[in-house]
Amino acid sequence: MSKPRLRFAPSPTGYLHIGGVRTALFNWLWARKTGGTFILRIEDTDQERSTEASRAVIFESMKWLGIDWDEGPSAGGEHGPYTQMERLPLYKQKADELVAAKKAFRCYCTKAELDAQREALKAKDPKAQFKYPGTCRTRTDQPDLPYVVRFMTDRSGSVRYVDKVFGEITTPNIEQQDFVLLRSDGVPLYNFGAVVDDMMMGVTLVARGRDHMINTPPQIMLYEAFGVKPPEFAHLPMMLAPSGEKLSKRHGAVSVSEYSDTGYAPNAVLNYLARFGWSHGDQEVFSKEELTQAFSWEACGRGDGKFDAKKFLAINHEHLKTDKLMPSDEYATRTLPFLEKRGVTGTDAAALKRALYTIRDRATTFVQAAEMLDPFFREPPVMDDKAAEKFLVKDAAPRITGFRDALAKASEWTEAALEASVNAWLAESGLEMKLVGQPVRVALMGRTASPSLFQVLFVLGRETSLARLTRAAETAASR
RNA sequence: GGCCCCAUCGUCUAGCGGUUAGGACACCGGCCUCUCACGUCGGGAACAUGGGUUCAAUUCCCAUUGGGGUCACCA
Repeated sequence: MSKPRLRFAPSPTGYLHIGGVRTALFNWLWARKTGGTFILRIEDTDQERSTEASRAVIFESMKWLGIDWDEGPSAGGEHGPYTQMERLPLYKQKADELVAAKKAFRCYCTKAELDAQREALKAKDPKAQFKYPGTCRTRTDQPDLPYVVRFMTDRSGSVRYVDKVFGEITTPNIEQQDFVLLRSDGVPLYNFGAVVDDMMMGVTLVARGRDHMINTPPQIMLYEAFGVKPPEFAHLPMMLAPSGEKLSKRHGAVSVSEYSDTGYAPNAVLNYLARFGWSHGDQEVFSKEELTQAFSWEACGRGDGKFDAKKFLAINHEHLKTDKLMPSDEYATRTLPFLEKRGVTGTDAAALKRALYTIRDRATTFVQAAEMLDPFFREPPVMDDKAAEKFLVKDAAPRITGFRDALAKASEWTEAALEASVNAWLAESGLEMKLVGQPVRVALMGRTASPSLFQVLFVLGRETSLARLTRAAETAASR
């Protein structure tokens, strides 16, 4: 059997939705796992809503996520162009073929006429569903008027297919109507454009959201009309908002760019999305490689799910904590821009990398990492007024100084030596770390929460540490 | 409403006839502790309902209920 060919076909009508990414991901995973081909196709036939900007956003987001395409815009391929508005002659040609074969026909009914009929029917019976009455089916004249091309739907029998996740699906054809293939302006409608493209691009498996399930029977009819074997289909359960509604911006971050902006790791995004509607035993955390290894359609669930931002964050945290999932070089590189955005300049990824171990367990996002790392790289550190007021008090001055002097006496500037020296001083002066910790922390970092003090001291270095302590002791003494 | 689809803790899910129904997130406690975290230990928490099939149903079948999708010259 030849290698599978899969595709992701977004419409450039806004940001790249996290739900769309999930279907892209599943397609991509299967292509990568099987050594198949992953195609990116831009479905921009809705000229009202499609924009060049959102087309760019799709590329940018896909790139950030690391979902690469073998064929598509900029990648090229033998079946291009990969943007629907550049394929108009192809759709026209295919539509003409069907018309010539009497499997489609020109319909001169106007939208207004049809809408009126629909309204009239609704008025008579609110429950009735309007279907195109077949007005132009047998029409043989070809007036010089705008027309759409409609499919000559055989409304007897039913369409059956075996979905790779839902199993056997049967839909009675009586539900269908003579649906429109080509609009009067020559632009194809979704079902026609998708089928022509999938057919010509040799797509063997169409995986998409469950909201497209309804489109599958008419699409299969089209394949049959063309005498082409339909591809396999796999529908994915929907990702809903916590409320059970369709997930939208109303429910928080749903676009990929929001996750890159708030400091998520691309692979963590993939991990969360993959584990949504798919599972692999009890495993929750996956590297990208593990995902491609383990993925299968059989292990996909069928029930819709609700998006859980907290679990998403937790998965991201897990990735940031684990060096195998997020190597420190990459961590530093990804954090640097966030630090710069905070106004911390004059540092670099190498310096960041050396400080990373102090915060790796704690930061849940790169934004948070930058926030925690900030006082290491800003001179002087931002002083939290409330913290200073509470801990840099007169009584604390001698303790800060004592701590400072103990450090100065340390045999070497290592965490162990510093701690030993401080412990000796504590024992000798009868003080407890509990009483010294917070004033010193505020002195060093300007805030009440930080990594372990000895780690802080080590990363800061002798000179900076002693200077910050001296300065803080003076402040405290002057209160 | 018609058609299609779905149904295990609050959430994501494991389970593919016989289990004390497992894990993760979240939540609540304890421990650890120089702060905040991390970590660790423990806790509460689910098979929608009713019929079948079967020696035995969370698991198979059918209803009911509930949820979702979709009914365009949008995708």
